[in-house]
Amino acid sequence: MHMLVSDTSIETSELITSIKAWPSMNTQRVKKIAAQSIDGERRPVTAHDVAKLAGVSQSAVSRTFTKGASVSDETRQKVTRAAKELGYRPNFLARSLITGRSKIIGVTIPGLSNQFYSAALDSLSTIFSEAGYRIMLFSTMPDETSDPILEEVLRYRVDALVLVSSSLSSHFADECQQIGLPVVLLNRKTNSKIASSVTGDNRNGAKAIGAFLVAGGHQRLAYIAGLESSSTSRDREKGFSSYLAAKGFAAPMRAVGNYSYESAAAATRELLSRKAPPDAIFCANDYMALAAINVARSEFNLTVGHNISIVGFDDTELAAWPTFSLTTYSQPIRTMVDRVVRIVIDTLLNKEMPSIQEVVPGQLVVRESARIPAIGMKLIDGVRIWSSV
Amino acid sequence: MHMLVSDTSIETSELITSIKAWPSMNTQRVKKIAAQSIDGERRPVTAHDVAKLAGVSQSAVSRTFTKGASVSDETRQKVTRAAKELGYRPNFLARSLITGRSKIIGVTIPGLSNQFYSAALDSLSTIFSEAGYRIMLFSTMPDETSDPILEEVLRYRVDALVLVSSSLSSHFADECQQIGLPVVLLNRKTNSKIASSVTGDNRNGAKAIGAFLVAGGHQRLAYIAGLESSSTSRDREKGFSSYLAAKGFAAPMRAVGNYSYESAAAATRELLSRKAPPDAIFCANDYMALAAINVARSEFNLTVGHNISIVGFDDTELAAWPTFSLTTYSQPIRTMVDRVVRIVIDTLLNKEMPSIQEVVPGQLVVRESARIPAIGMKLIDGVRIWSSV
DNA sequence: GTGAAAGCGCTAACAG
DNA sequence: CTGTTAGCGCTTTCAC
Repeated sequence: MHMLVSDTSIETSELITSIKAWPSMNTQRVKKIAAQSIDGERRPVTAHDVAKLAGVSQSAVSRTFTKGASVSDETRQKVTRAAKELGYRPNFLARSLITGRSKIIGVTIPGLSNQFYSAALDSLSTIFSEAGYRIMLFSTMPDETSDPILEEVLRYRVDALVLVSSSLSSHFADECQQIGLPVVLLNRKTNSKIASSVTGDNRNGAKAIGAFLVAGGHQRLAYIAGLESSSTSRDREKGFSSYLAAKGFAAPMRAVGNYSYESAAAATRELLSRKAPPDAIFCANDYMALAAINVARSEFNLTVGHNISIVGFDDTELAAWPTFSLTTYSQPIRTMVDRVVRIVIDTLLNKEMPSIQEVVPGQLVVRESARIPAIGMKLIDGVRIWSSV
Repeated sequence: MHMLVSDTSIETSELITSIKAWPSMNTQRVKKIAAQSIDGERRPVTAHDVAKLAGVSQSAVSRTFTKGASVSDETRQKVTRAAKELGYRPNFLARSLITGRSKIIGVTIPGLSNQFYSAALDSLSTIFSEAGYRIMLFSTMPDETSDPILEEVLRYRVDALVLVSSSLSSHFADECQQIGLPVVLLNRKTNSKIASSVTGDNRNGAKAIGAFLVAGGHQRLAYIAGLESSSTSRDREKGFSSYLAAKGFAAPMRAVGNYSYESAAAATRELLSRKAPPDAIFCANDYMALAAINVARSEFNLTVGHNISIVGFDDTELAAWPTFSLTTYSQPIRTMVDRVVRIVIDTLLNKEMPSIQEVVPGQLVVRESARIPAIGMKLIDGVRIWSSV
């Protein structure tokens, strides 16, 4: 199909000549390269091509692009020049085949509507990128075993797996351990001793919120839970309820918001329609708290912070918007992601590292969505914080 | 370093025996496999291993995992069984080395704070995933030539590049064309004939907003621009201004919000502080419109929709929240992403396809953040739409 | 410091 | 349909 024509361009004939002069070059390859110039079917430029142009061995080219390899300045010069001229880019996929490291991190996230997730992804991308890793994104369904997706991830030979707000089946955990793949959960815990995890301080945060609401004189407390299957929501509920119990309060009312806007809105509706509605609602995360605020205002004509107190968890960007001014316990996402990256890299360097469960403390950021107690307020770095005592 | 010891486990000895029986197996490999069982340094299982266990050739294994290859049911059975037993997963990276297709799509996004971006990414991930592609994420700085990042992307041999809300340097466009890499811009246009693009209907949307505000009886109009360098913001401004000019209105006031929250808030502040402040502000996107609403309410005590009209562009999830109830021209992100994916796949199948610039129409979704004209309202599928006769 | 050669795990002709 | 063979583009001993 491909034919060598006589009136090829100058560059082409030069190429062919130089190739013919190359002893180890087989005819098949020559044809290919000739064909390239004829029908425009461009073959990506390889280290071989660069080597040829630079008049060095292919390994010299490789060394030039491999940090920590020893090449003379002269060779490096020649190679670099040739590479630029040809527009050469090392093929990372080929590299990873031999090094056994893809420099790719698999990240799963259950959608991005919740700002906490998008902020997490943003940080993950940025910080991993600084460390020389790229992120391959996998969307999952919330509250669903993502094993089939994870199965996919592994085929790409990711160097590590970061699961944001989703749990790890024990089956899959074993699988990962077997192949020596580091797994880190972000914003969710695991009882498997295989994966590491980084979470906010769910127990103490929820406890602080309980104390804050009690100190504010609230009488009828409620909790809007996230996904029942989520360790995060359970921990927050536990922290909240156990504090209340310890202080002699009745168990809080309860509704389930599943971490979704609609579901949380419905939960709020239900709570506020009761004969004795709550005077304070603690939502398992900011996203649901914002839904609650929307519903309380638009459907129940309540003035949030006066007739009703609403508190969230996360301190996402939206919480600080004046329109919401949400009081919430913060999860310092940037710090948390820093920890995740650190754990991943450490594990990659030292395979024998035990898994660790890290808890990153936050603070109760006070704004105006909930009545403010008379005492306990502090101003730290310009943000209003509350703490008991 | 590795030594063959005599008391290896049963599995190990069996393995070694079977390997020795394998003629083309070199001793190096035998040592490696033996070593694996000794020091626990697990070598990922390969098609070779599966072939051995199944008693077939390695290509038979490959074929069973390559769709469209012909394998007898019997062979497939044997292979599948062996693969499962060993926990075999084909190495996509190795595959792409030979097929020349990585099944990876590079996606760049300028941060995820703006919900439009996160929604776009979400859709991209979902829809590409359904088509068998994975997304590699690259965060970029807004309004910055992302060439260095793109340089990185190419090293991973992505099959295509999707740039969300960022422009393509002509230098890089050439580069991409040379290597035959499809590039699609989402939410931004390009004058280069190399890349394709999918955008909302910026001109007509902005025009409709102009008409809507005029019909609502507004007198002093203002525009808050996005990044000056963005085609999107320029097109919207042009549509807006030219409509006003055609109707004999003065040119709208103008401030720059750079698509960022803080910057848009500052722009709003500036506009509303003027001696003759605007009675209607059209913001180049929803994110800035929300900033404007926050500022108008909290700092100027205005009742949005009464004292002041604020209109956005995108119709993101937040726009529909009762607290904002933002009137905005919609960009059907799902449809837009569908188009992007379609273009990418078509181009991948047919390299000679010309680049195309697609415009996806939206509609003016009317809520309560702007005064509503006496005529022109329609109810379509439960949403309130406005259009000039 | 440098080139030759082996091979990472896989697919794709090619004979049978 | 099946096994054999030849690489995909790269890194890494190993001699020199």
